Amino acid sequence: MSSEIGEDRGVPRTPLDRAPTIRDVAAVAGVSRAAVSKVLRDAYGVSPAMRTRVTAAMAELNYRPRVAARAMRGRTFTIGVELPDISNQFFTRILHGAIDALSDTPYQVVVAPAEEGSRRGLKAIEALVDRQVDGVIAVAPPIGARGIEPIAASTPVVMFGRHDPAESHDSITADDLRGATLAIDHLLALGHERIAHLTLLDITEAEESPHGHRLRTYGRAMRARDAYDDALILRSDDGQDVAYAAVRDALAAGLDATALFAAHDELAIGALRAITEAGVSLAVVGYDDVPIASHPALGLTSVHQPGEAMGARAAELLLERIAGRTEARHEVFTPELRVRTSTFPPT
Amino acid sequence: MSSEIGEDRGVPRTPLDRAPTIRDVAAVAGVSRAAVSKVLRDAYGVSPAMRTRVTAAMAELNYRPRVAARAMRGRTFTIGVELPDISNQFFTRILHGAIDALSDTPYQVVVAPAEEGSRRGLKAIEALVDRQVDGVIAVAPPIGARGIEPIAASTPVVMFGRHDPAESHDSITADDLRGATLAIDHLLALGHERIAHLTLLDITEAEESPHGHRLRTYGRAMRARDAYDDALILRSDDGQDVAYAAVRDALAAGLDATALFAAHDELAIGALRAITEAGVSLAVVGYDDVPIASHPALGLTSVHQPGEAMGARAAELLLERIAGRTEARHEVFTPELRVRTSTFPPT
DNA sequence: GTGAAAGCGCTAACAG
DNA sequence: CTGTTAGCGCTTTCAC
Repeated sequence: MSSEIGEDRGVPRTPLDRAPTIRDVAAVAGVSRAAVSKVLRDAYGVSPAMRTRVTAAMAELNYRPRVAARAMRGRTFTIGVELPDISNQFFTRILHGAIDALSDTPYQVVVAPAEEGSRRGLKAIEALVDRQVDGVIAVAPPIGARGIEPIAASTPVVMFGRHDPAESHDSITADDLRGATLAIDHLLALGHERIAHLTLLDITEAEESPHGHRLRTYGRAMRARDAYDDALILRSDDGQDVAYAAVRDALAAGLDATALFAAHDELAIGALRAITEAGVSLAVVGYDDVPIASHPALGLTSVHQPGEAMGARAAELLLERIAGRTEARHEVFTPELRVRTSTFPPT
Repeated sequence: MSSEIGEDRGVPRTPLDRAPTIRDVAAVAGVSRAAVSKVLRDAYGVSPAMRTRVTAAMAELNYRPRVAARAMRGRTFTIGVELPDISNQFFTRILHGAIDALSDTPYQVVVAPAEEGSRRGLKAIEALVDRQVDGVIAVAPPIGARGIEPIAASTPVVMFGRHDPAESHDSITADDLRGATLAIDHLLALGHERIAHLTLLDITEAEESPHGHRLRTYGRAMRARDAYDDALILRSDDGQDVAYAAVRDALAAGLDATALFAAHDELAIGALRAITEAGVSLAVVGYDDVPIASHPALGLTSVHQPGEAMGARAAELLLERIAGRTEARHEVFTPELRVRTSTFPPT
């Protein structure tokens, strides 16, 4: 194989017409490919002098290692984050937390947005794994701990939000039973008796997901007061616009409630739109405390979750796993009620 | 090299302890590796019978091609999207458009969030290129057409939002001069004379960026009326919270204006927070028309940009480039004013 | 310390 | 139509 590199080791003859490889760097620096690889990986056995020459050669050629080639043998230095809904500001907070935690490491974060459909998120997670990410942060995919097992067997995974017990992977959750209790108790304390709940489609009380726990808490609280009524449970897909439509229709159908506990803030904000338009009085409490919730124009009471801290911790757990830890860790954060009343005072 | 595959071609002896490769599929199906590769790539020269057997073998083994290995020779079937601010709902609209446009193709979208710093976005774009994405959608990175050139030379790039003339890559923009004119004329028509402008740090009128064009339009309009005043130009970093702080401080310092043209809706919403808190009367117009802008609680007048359509078109242009097109294309979309007045009527 | 060489899983050119 | 084979750029023994 002939090389474009000049015979005089240490000096390239012509500028390369292709991306430089480790071989070109080696030629320019006048060392072996293995030596370059060692400098690249900060491996044992490189003299300071060699390191300097190699580094200079890399800079001169503007060399960048090809991740695909590294992936064939080792790491990709990539952490994949699967997000169920990038429009939801709570999820972007998690992402920011993870990015911050990884900013001083060689790891790069890439995001795979979940597709629509029942096994939502699975395709995105698989796409990440196919691309050989070194670790995955999976944010509350409907496939639970069981569904992630085959993947976690070969790639470190941190499950975000799912409460399923898990052996194969770590998890980060906030206490959703507690958070939902805070929300409902707040409404009860204000004197509301008929409280509706707006949750997602297909959520069941049995489910070990954030929304499953919130719905279960709601169900228990209502039954405990003999106030449970199927008609008070509203459902919509994710997204402000569909939540709006669901509540608008419920209102038009004569929803008999004085308060609404929305399973997350996007739903709550959509609900507020319908409520404002209909001109009815319905106290709303949301969940997540997204940034806009505290805006004076909305004044949405919400259950705060420390998204950034949770995302950062997820990243840390992943790094530990990549470094070799094998026992599963499960960390639980504590939600807090943030009471606001400016625009839509709960009665 | 000994194989875990049984001697009887067509039947695997033991379950594999590693991820199956094309070789395992070939063994199970009783064909050559090349044949499997052909089925995989939908290449010419496969009999239906063979295709069936190979497909069955893939399903049986739960085979998934390794993208890194494919990347060494061909494509990764990955489109990388660099986003300057994932919390900004306008950017997520672009992303959704691109995802929709690619949903019926074998391409997977991954997002690289831009980091902080002056050459914001460059690192994310480079990370994408290092990972061998087949194409990049770069959303308004501060490095302009010039800065992206070395990258576009080897990877198809669609620049989003930048108005720089470009040979090396395609671009998608909306007419920001027109959009800004719509916003300012609206305010002028309402009788406002002292109009402030809230833009980002470091933006100049000369810049061929969305915010450069908006600032330039503002400057021209004000100068044309002899109403230009440096003190009316407010600046903040991206983000509702910092925009809030900037406007709060300006108000405290006695900002002498009756209206504010914010360079994008996130800034506008942050500004509204400060304005509401301060209890002053300041008409606000935003830009982008993010979903929350039309919420009755906000009623923010804004300049609409068709984000989904623009994102979808960006993806299409990229596919064309990947398919071989070489001439650069530049498409310009038209913004529209959306007037709203519910909560913060512009006087 | 350094260098030679094998091989990761796939594609594509080529020979049967 | 099917099979053989040569790499892609990198990491990682294993000699020197």
